[in-house]
Amino acid sequence: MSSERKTDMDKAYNPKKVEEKWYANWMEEGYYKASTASEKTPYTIVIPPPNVTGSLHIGHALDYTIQDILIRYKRMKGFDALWVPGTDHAGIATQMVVERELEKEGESRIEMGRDKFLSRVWEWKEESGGRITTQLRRLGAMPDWDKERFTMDEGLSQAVRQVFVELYRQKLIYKDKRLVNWDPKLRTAVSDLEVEQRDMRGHLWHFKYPVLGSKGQYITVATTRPETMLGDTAVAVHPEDARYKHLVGEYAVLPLVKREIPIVADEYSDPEKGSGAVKITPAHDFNDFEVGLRHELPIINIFDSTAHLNENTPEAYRGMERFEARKRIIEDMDALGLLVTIEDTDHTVPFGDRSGVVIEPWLTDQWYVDAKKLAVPAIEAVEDGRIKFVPKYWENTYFEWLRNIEPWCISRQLWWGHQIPAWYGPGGEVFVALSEDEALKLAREHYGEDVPLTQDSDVLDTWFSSGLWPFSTLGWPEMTTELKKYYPTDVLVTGFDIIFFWVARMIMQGIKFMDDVPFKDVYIHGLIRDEKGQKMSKTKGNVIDPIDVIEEYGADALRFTLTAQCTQGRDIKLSMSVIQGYRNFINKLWNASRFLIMNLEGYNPDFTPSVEELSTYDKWILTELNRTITLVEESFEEYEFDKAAGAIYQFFWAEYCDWYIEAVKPALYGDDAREKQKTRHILVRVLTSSLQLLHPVSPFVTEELYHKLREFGVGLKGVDCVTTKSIVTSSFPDSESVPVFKDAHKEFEFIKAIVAGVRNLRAVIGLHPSEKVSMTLIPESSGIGKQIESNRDFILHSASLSGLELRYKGKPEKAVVQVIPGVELFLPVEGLIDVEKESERIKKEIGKLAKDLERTEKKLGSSEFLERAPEDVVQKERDKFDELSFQRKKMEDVLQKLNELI
RNA sequence: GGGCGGUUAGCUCAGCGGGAGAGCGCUUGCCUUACAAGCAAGAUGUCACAGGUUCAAAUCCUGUACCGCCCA
Repeated sequence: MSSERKTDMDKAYNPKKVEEKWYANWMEEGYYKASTASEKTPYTIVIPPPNVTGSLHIGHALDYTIQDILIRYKRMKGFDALWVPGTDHAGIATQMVVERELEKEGESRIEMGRDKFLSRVWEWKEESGGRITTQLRRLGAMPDWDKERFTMDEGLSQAVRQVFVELYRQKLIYKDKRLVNWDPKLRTAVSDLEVEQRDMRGHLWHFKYPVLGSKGQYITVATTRPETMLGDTAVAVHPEDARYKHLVGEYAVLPLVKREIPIVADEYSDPEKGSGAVKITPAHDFNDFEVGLRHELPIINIFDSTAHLNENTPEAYRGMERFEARKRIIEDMDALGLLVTIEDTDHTVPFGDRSGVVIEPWLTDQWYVDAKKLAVPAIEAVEDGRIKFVPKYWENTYFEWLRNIEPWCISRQLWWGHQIPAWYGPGGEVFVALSEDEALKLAREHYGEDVPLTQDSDVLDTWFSSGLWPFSTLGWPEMTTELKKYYPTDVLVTGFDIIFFWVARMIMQGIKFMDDVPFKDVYIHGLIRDEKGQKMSKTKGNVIDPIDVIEEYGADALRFTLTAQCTQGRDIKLSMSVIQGYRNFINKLWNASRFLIMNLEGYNPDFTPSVEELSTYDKWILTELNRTITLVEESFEEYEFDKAAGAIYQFFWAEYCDWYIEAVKPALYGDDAREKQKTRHILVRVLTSSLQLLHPVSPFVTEELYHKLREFGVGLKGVDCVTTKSIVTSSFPDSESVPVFKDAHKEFEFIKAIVAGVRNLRAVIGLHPSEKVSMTLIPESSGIGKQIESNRDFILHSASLSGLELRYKGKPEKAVVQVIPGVELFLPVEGLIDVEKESERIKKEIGKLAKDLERTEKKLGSSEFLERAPEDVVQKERDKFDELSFQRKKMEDVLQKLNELI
């Protein structure tokens, strides 16, 4: 039986063997569930819904790991922890994916028609849309799968319609004809946020436009977009510009088109730039549009929806693509002698972030949200602290954007999405309603008879629906028990890149429709970059695929790495070697547990040692555990994930493994049964607490190890104080229940220093690790001697000594010496000492001591320091002085002795 | 142009008023029966620069340089 158990554990941790098993078990047991029936305090997170077309990338892995940590931690702390999962329908992206599929089959969306196309998209969604949520399981993320939502669910669609109608009735949504960012590849409007401004090297073409009725007189304009001249309806000059003053009010004749266009004075024109005169194309430039409005200029659209020149341009150019047209126009202007010069220039060019093509400002009818009005309470919520950003400085970004917010264009010329609940009657009369029936009713009232209606063919921006996510997922517009219990949610965890897109909009909509903020904290984490600090991208080939990492190192190692690297306000530079390092930590955990299990035969779970039985190092490790629990807890609460991971790592490896387990080995191998029992108790207690501390970060290995321990009767209590079957439902370690022993802690730190000192001396003389020698120690006082005496066995074992002599007088000859505060260590040397080498080493140590001592002396010599510095600081400095002086004096004695030998 | 962040060991980063730290890497020695994915010992820094505040500055303030991001 016992040999079976021992061989049960592999020499190295193998994540593949356990991850799938435990995830399935958790699902079966339903640990992921939150419940409105629970009396526990709710703790809620809604997932930032990933794109339904997406697959898990490393950024998701970070985002979801953090949320999973918080949820698992809070569950262990006794909260009714709810994490709502789901995906969004990603209008453009999804439509593109399906259209590409159709293309391969030689079909097209247009030929299929809307209904057929949409059922095809749904088909695709059912088949392939679940990929990312499957991958989430691989990561160990455990949201409440029973509550999974999709932005196109019936319920969420109802929420979208409700919000649209409500905002429309309050005149916060309206239809308007304005210039929009038009994507000529996707043939839809996109919002400002979906446009990427890229700095480009380009040209300024200087064109001469003849002035009407003045032979040979020209006005020169400069432009970066020559093709738009076909839509020019004015030339603008600065009102103060002396060069052009006389031309204001005159007309220019637009070359190639022969249109007569006015020369107007407008401050928009910058006399310093180009020629000082600008061509005005109100239909294809946002600034020109404004100028056009001021001067009541005609707006001539020259592009069709694919940015080819339309019927409003001279026949020679019609049907041309915009960049081809640019070339032709430059040639033609040159041929006419109207091209003055070409200047190099830096400018920014708008690109569609999805299509990658140049965005065309285009005049269309679109639906807008009056974001300015909704922004006001959203700004207040952060100003007055109802919502807190972590790190705080992101609030500036949030304020900056909301205070300068533009109307939000929400209509998209797509088929996949929430079709706008607006119907048009004869004469274009619009009826906005929750359903077609309702719209028909409104129409009947308006017309006095039944009329046929046509629904607006556009759909809403995907962010419009994800803006409702924190309450639509909980059942709104129904006032469900979920909604009542879990709204507002506790924290939103996301990257800074969607503060505008999403965070701000959720806050606006949440306050508007729930009359309360959607979440209390917004935790913004950094971006994951490659090891050189570059953004990961497929084209660069520097992508780290989390699934690959999980395959190779396990989900726990990946999660621990992301957690340990997750410092506030900084991007994460990730490399495989770092992941490997943390994989080693997981393995260390495995092996320490393996060691324990190998020595657990006969463990009595009901045994509890008395305080009197505890050794110095028992007390020391408990004290450290207490400190670590507090630190981990505080770190999780403050979203300082790197600190939590670091505290666990340090405690487990450098304290529990390196010192405590080593200290305890003689007892385990000895034959004092009660001593063994006591040791096993502390070993188990500290190990299980460590597993629990780590569980939110690395759920699989900790669960696996807990179950291994359970075979020996080890049991953890749940929040209900009943022994749990799973670490998932165990109660997070409570620092209050772990005693602190200050004196014992200090004592053991001193003993550790002795051991380190001895090991150092062994290395100095190149003693083989297996070679045991006897040593002499000279303590400063008998009190210190007593401390050493009571830890004799530990020192002998840890420093591989065969004997330990304590002396108060007379120093051994022929020995190498080390001085630590309170004690001198003498390691005898067989044969001759290399005097020169040894005195070099001593001199170096004295040098270090002298440097520290000098600084301390200087401080203590300053009356200002003594007067103004707090008492404890002064005292600390005095203690330091004594300590350093002692060490230096002893080392100097040693040096003098050495010199006498020469 | 406006705003934000960064600059600490070879690399990645903690520390943010009182003795310069960790992980990885490096050097040396060890297959010591939990772990070589390990153990032990070690080396390594004008804390970007210049001023200032303070008894005391990597840490606070001001400015400069460089890197990165966001907005226009």
